[in-house]
Amino acid sequence: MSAQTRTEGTDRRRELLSIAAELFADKGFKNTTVRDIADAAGILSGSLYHHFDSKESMVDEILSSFQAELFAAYDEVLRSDDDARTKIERAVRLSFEAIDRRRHEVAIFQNEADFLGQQERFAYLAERNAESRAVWITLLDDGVRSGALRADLDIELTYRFIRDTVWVAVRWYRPGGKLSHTAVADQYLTILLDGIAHA
Amino acid sequence: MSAQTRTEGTDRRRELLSIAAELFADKGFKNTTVRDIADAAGILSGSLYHHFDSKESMVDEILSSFQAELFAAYDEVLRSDDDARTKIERAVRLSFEAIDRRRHEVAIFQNEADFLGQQERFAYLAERNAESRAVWITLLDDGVRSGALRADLDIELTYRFIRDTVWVAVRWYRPGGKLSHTAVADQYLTILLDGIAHA
DNA sequence: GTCTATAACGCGATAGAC
DNA sequence: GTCTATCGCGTTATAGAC
Repeated sequence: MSAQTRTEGTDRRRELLSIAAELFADKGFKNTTVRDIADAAGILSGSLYHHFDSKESMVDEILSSFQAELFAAYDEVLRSDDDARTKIERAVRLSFEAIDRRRHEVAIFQNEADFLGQQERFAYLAERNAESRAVWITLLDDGVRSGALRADLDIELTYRFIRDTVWVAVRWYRPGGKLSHTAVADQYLTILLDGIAHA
Repeated sequence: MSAQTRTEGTDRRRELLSIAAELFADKGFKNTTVRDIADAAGILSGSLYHHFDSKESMVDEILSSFQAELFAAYDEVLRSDDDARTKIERAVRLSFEAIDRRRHEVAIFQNEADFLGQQERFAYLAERNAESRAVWITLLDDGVRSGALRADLDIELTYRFIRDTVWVAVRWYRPGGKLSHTAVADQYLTILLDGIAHA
């Protein structure tokens, strides 16, 4: 019975975090009140503090667990023995998959990371950012060296282009809509790799 | 003297709006207090209300004047008799020029339009958005019809790709940095038109 | 685990003196 | 055009009953 209680407590926690994540993503962190979260959960604001220290610790838990998951996926691509172009394709697809499956978390990270990152508590956001940049620069360098990518690319600018392009899609992509995340990834990779001009 | 007073009043207004715009862009509208703005201007918060009705009317004035300027530029491109590809290139360059010259305004629009647009007062933001989409869809349709662009493009998705790609650069572009806005536009157009893959 | 009640504080905005 | 002083409200968070 104590095991069940522990499990239900964890489930409730996750449920509350999921509700909070949706609100943070839609209205912004600062713009979402603890009363908003409590209302959406069908409880009163004071009751939230039985589960969490503060509103800040809620967004902290949301972001850090998402980041851990995302970077495990990056690591798997990096460690694989695919060729350079395939790795790039996989890394792009991985992003759209994250947008599909964790869109609230992606949106919160996109919208709030810069501001939250100024606080010491959220310093890991900037660290993960640097880590992600390192992954992409490696992939792009390998791509140019192997001849898969054009030699005249500005690698830093190309990295920013890809990073911005894939993640900003979280603003309009909706799971269950007309386009699957794999279809969007296909189109984006086509444009990214071969351009929109007539060959 | 009354003319000079009027002019100075206008200048002071513009100066205060410029200070507010920087703060809104950096910290977000909701996250910026009237005391922040007053502090940065070297006055007390109450004094701001001699110039403006409310914090909301400040961001309103910032966004509406920027939008008017931007869409005048779009109109000029549309009305020109350049060919389809040139018009697309000009529209892209125009965006990077706006990021260079009005980055705070662009950032505020990117970050806050969705949220502010829900209020009736800011309904024009959604209207301008629809207008901008119409411009781009026209340009892309013309591009495909004239053979300048690939025929297999998903026009709607391509529009979103371009829109997101050009505007999101406001997150990292800094005027006076290593890259001029024209150099960034050159690189982005190269990738957009011809892709990153080795030909 | 949730509710009642409230403390402590920061916020946008106002009124009137200078 | 700015300052002093303050109001009224919404917000995060706490303490203790149930």
